[in-house]
Amino acid sequence: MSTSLIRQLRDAGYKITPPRLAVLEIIQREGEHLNPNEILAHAQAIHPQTGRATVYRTLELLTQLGIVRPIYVGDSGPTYIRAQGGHHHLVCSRCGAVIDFDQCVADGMERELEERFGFRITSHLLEFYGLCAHCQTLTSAALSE
Amino acid sequence: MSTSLIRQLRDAGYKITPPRLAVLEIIQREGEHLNPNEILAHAQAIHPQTGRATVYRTLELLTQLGIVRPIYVGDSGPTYIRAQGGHHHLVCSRCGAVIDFDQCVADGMERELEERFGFRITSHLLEFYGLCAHCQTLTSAALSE
DNA sequence: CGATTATTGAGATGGATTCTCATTTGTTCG
DNA sequence: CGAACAAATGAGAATCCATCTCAATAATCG
Ligand SMILES: [Mn+2]
Ligand SMILES: [Mn+2]
Ligand SMILES: [Zn+2]
Ligand SMILES: [Zn+2]
Repeated sequence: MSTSLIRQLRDAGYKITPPRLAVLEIIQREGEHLNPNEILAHAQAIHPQTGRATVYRTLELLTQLGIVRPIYVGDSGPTYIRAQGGHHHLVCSRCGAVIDFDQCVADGMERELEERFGFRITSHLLEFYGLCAHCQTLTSAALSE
Repeated sequence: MSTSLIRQLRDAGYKITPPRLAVLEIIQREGEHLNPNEILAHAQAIHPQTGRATVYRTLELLTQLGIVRPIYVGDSGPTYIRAQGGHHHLVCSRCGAVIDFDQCVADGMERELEERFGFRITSHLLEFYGLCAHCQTLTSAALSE
């Protein structure tokens, strides 16, 4: 379990507690797209007393520290991912299908944006919306009927 | 009020009703970042009987049709924007500040993604996360104390 | 170790979204 | 132009998720 994240927490003046360690651990190992409920369940596997409110509080804290961030795909509420590097989706607005892809040109923009707005950028999300191959056929069928 | 959107609704087999027209009208004219409550209020200015559930149903429908899409900024619930072209944010993970910016290289990727995945892309969202100028000073101050 | 605080967990509360169902309305077609 | 039909609506109930409250606990520091 990443010692540097723990140090980051401590250096920011926060206490190192079992629920926080559990959530951190889960984000590290499970990785992507877990919702607060799932995170709670996994956290309780590590530290059974973990309460729901604490998971929300921890996620908020880790978000503020730039360690995780929420991501919203479809209508199923927020989900959390590590806030580093890029995350890229192709989303079908009709059926909700989501495809992850990798190659991305957004990094090329970071330097300039940082200079222009004085930001320090650590991650990005790029999502394209449209119709997946399957839904295109449905839609054109409907039109030609 | 855009006749082509009305035609799009009708062609997809949906009825043209006052609440739907009202929501469409609002999205057209008010544009960006309205939440369901605000949309309800504006819709009722046009068609007073409009019910809350209908606004939610209409937003869902318009989302499926690729006319609008939800966008989540900060923790303040979903907000709706037109689903066309690009939308670009710089988000501070500490204080939540959001800056809109314009120039973007994502369009250049569309063609290739469409071919690779068989998608038909109509819009995109590009968000960079990090620390705004102000929060950078706070954080380094905390570290040096 | 004891003092000082931040943190926690349980449950209550609040707010937003969805559901239900009887009623109304748009559309189609004769 | 009326039916006739199915789709859509609105009011309120029900549900679900997130936040708040507060007394108890535990991390950190000297
Ligand atoms: Mn993903
Ligand atoms: Mn914006
Ligand atoms: Zn699809
Ligand atoms: Zn900031």
